[in-house]
Amino acid sequence: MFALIDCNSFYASCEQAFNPALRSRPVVVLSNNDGCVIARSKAAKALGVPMAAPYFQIKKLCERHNVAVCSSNYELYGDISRRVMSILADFSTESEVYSIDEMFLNFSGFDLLGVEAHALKIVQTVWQWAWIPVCVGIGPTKTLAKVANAAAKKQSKNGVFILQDQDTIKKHLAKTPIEDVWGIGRRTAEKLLQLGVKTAGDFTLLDARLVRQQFGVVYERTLRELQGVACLKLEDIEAKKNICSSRSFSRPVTELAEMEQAVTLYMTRAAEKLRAQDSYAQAVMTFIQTNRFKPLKPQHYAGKVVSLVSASQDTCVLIKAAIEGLRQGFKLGFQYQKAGVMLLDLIQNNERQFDLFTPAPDQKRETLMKTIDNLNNRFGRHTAFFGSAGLKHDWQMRCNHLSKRYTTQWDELPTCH
DNA sequence: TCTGGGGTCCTAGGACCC
DNA sequence: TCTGGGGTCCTAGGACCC
Repeated sequence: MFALIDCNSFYASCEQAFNPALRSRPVVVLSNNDGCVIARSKAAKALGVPMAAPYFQIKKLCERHNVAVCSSNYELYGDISRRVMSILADFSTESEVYSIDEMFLNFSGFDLLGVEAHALKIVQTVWQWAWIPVCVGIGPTKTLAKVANAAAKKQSKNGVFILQDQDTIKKHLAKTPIEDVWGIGRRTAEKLLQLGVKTAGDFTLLDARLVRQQFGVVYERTLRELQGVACLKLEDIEAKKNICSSRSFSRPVTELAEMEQAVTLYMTRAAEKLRAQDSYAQAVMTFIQTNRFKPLKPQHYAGKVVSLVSASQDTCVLIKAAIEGLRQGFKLGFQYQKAGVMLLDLIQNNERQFDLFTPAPDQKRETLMKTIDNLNNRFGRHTAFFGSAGLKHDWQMRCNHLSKRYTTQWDELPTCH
């Protein structure tokens, strides 16, 4: 058996956990640059605020109903996530962090009563220790645990839903729309609909060979998982194969000098992530684009890859390469709306190759990077930074409704009176 | 005025090897 | 009429996830 634990309206719940005044109000959290809605508390959903709606389209609705609007505060959400995950991991010998707000647990070896009691204990403990509401879905496969979790959110009173015996599973899948199944996206749902498959139950009646032939092996696995045959196991966290950092600007940017500052900042962040998983990049891509929502303005997209002579995790080397790529792609006369960098072809330390002509790794540089990371971890991001990032960033993304980083910054700790 | 930011896996097809 | 049988590596594009 597998359990999937999913935090309810995670970002909105994080905001409510630290700000009691928000608990009695509907809450929405906006994407970076205060662009779209990416999380809604239960009350905000009930008001009809749609997921992914651009904020400017629902601003009036929010004002009318006294909805609390929050900018994304990923430093807070990331830290709360780590706390929740560490609580959850203690409820099984085997776990998988699936996303910032979801964890799979191995739940084998319980009888039905034991399963339910254990799941209830999870809901209660996370609420008591982290002030985050969660739901638990349980099933014989990961895909069925996902289905069960959705049911826990929708129809259970205590936050737990168990899909165990064949009969219950069959009845429940017959009520589950096919597009709600994990792994079935919009495109595939449309194709399935043409075959007359409307529900997960219909899907389980299809022939596995036909599904493999027409849709591919991924969907055959989904089929078998729904039929109760576990094809997916819990996964370990592996090093990322690509690392990306990108942001939209708060206003159009036309000057190369400002773009260079942005690219420096983004690469600084990407390089931190790279070193945090102790990888090395062999190539760097820089991309820039104009505002695709303004088709009447001149449009330009450029993504330039620069290969490195030898794999590196040195921010200076990576920034240089990123700026080189930027200069290749940048054109005067366009209003750029977004820029980003990607670290590509990542390898681990023991996979690095050296040759006679490239300089040996520089111990001093490695120590310097470690020191910078330590400083920034301890005293807050951007304590030590690179000169090419510049000092004034009025193009930086909007975040007009930002809450405090209550758990990760000394000067933003909550105070009690 | 205003529209996010990350990732993964699989497949098909081309180019090449013996 | 008719032209083998086995591989690998790489890339682009599609589809999906949160």
